[in-house]
Amino acid sequence: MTVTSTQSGAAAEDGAKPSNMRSLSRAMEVFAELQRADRPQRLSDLARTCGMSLPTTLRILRVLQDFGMVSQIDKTYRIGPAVLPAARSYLENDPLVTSSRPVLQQVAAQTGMTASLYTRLGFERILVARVDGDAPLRYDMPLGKRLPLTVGAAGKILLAGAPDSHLQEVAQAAVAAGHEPPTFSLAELKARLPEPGTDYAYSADERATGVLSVAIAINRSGLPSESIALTSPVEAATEDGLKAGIPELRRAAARLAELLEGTVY
Amino acid sequence: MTVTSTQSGAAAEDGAKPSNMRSLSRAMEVFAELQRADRPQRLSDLARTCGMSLPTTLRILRVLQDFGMVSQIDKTYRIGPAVLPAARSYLENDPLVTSSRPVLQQVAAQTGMTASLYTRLGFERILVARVDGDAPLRYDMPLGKRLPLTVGAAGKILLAGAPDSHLQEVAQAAVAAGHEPPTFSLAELKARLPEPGTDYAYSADERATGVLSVAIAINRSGLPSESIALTSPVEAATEDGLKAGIPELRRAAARLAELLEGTVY
DNA sequence: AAGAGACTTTCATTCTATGAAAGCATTTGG
DNA sequence: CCAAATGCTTTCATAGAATGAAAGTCTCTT
Repeated sequence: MTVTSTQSGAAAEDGAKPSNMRSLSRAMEVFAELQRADRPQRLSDLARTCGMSLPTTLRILRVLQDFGMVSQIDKTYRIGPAVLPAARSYLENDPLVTSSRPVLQQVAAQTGMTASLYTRLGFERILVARVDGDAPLRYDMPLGKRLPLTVGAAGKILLAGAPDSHLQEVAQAAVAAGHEPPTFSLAELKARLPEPGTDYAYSADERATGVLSVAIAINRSGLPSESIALTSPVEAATEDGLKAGIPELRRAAARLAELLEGTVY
Repeated sequence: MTVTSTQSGAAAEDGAKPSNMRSLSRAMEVFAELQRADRPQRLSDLARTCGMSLPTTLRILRVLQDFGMVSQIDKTYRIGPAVLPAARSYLENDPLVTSSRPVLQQVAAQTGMTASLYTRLGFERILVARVDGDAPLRYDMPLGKRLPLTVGAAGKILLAGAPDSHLQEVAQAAVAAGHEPPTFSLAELKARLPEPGTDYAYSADERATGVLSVAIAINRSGLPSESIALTSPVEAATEDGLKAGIPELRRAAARLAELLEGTVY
């Protein structure tokens, strides 16, 4: 089985290659921008931010609106209701999500901790599935939350073994997205990543204070783009206690990889 | 405040007018088709179903994939993980969703029944928010579910007062989407709609057996595109009991309309 | 192993997407 | 209340993007 990722421009574009389907790419930029700015946007804002002319932006918005991907109130645009059925379709049909449910359930039951599945998207990761453990996490993190790759066990493990050039990009993107302070450097990132030869990542108080976490990547062909994590509030676990779950986590990752591999389409 | 809906082609297109942004529109068609067929689709399937050439379809898929809207495993395509952050953005920022929460909560508390908010999308409606009542509904219906306009109180009330020509389209779309039997006619639809002058719709065993429901439309300028419903399983309510909640429902609709009207952007 | 089917690339042509500029509308400031 | 400014929308000529035929490549089937 091969998971193809074209991986060219999910994040902020630089302008290197004049890629295909310009109007469609631009429409997706507008759509992404509407999410990034989590408040209604005016036409002129979007045109400026996305670097395109007013008429073009307007035309794009109109089409997206026709399909419910964007909704308009007065002069402001925002994400529209059509994304809900789409998300439902994803959650119900993607083998990553459906296959992970029982696996996460089992590892959560075995360890008593919260088990989460993340998938990489551009230079971020998003929470795709979660099964709560005995000790609830203080913060709520609904499905679909965008999180940095640079912070937190589940993010860092996805970067293990990546070449410096790529880490550099990731570091810059994390700054651009506001996940890291403006001075964040490649060296700082590498200092946090797991040692070479280590197949898990650990984090304490990294992304959220009072939260410990270990993560393992799902091994598909090529660079990993999914990871599963065990998470616990500090008051319910120690570093050692959490790391004791790593063998289970490892098994869960292997089981999930196997499930995905065996899926027939 | 004005809610603009361009309302041209959210559903299957006929081919009347040579609308703008062809490539973008076609991309949205592909995206919609991937949701409709809730199973992985091959390139050739999509090309055939959407009526476009293989190269074009492939190019569209590649761009959508770059942005995570589509994911590919082997030779099959499906909705991708990027829809999750988008859905989150919608649920957290759309005033319809955020304003409705307290309103639904109140009406659910007052009546003891499940309160739901639907919005119209093309020729269907989708569940956008729900607060459960005392008697849980037997079926689970997650957010984002696509439901027909022709069946169920919350659907029918959105069609009250619509001209026959529009009802005709709706009836045909319901058949095309598999919501209604192939013989479903305009006359059958009109027989179920609320009498002129009635501001609520009632349904019993219509969309789901064992479920009673009343609904009221949210009154924004122009034709309504949202409705709120009270729903209960038969064993927990009678028709009269449910209809006793109509005044509360009416008040809730008015309050929500007011909240939406007052939103400043 | 050979053939059939499906996917991908190339390329010349068409027509779509584009932005400048003008025309409206709406908001702001006097 | 009017004037000026700002923001939105439409029009239109042009560039170049999007398109599908056809050839090329890969993959699965028999």
